[in-house]
Amino acid sequence: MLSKRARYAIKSLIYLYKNEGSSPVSAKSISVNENIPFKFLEKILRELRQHKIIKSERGAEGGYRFFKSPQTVRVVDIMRIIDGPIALVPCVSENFYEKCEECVDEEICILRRLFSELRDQMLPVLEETIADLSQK
Amino acid sequence: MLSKRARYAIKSLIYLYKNEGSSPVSAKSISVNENIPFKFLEKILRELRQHKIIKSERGAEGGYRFFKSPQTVRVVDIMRIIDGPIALVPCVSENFYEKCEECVDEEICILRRLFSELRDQMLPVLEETIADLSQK
DNA sequence: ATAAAACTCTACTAATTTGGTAGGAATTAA
DNA sequence: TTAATTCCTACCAAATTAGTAGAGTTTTAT
Repeated sequence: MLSKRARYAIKSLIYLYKNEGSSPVSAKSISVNENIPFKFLEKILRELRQHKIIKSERGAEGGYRFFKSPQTVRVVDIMRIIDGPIALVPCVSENFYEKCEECVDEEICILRRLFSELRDQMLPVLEETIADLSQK
Repeated sequence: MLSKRARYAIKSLIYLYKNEGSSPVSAKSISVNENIPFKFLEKILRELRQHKIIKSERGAEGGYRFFKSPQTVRVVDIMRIIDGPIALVPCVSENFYEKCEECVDEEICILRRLFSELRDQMLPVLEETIADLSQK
């Protein structure tokens, strides 16, 4: 399952996409309209900012905007930032690879083929961008 | 990510498939050969037995056998038993459906389409059986 | 009979992750 | 200067995960 943090992050970005205009979008308005606990949201937005997905403007009338274009930010990017690997076993993860500790022989580990096939099926779906997602 | 319990469960079943013969396979031998903590494994095997995936024979020379044929036990079945839903959001789960609490309007929840598409891509891969998986 | 090898069951525990909350400092527009 | 806003650190509670402990039950071989 996705964590709530990841769900909140994706929803926030969709909201941002739909509401970004001449002025940036405040955390408060995201919180209220998307029903996300304010303080929790702040932390999520910070993480997205630190990963250069969004940028912030401080002070009154401040808020958030996209840093990268929403046409290039993919759902998979957000999931990796917030929840970590997409793959279900670490030894087939592209971005978070780790040897499976208890695997006797990784070369012939029988789970690798299945779960790398699974990852290959998942990725294209998750490569949808925030912009595309918001419009459908 | 898969939980260790689920990884252990799948590996145990593959081991069982490869070693089941005239005599059943003991938890001890699975534990030693697959490098799984013995007492932890016992609990996992119990769950698989309670869900009629395997059956047990008690006493000396006892152990485990398949209850259902390994040609019919799918990876997805084990994952659901041990880890729960396959879908990444509860509102698109077939077997563990739940309304997403914070969703303002489920009908138009923008995440549903994406994650139900994802689930549809994942399922066929995970429908591979223990028998098939063991042979490739 | 009895000892050994196995499964069965309940209960507990430790570590990690998740989902937050609290409070204040810094910044900016009006 | 004040109100609105982000920024940052620290903390906390609940849930989940990954085990461990130990006593009990069943069966086989001797």
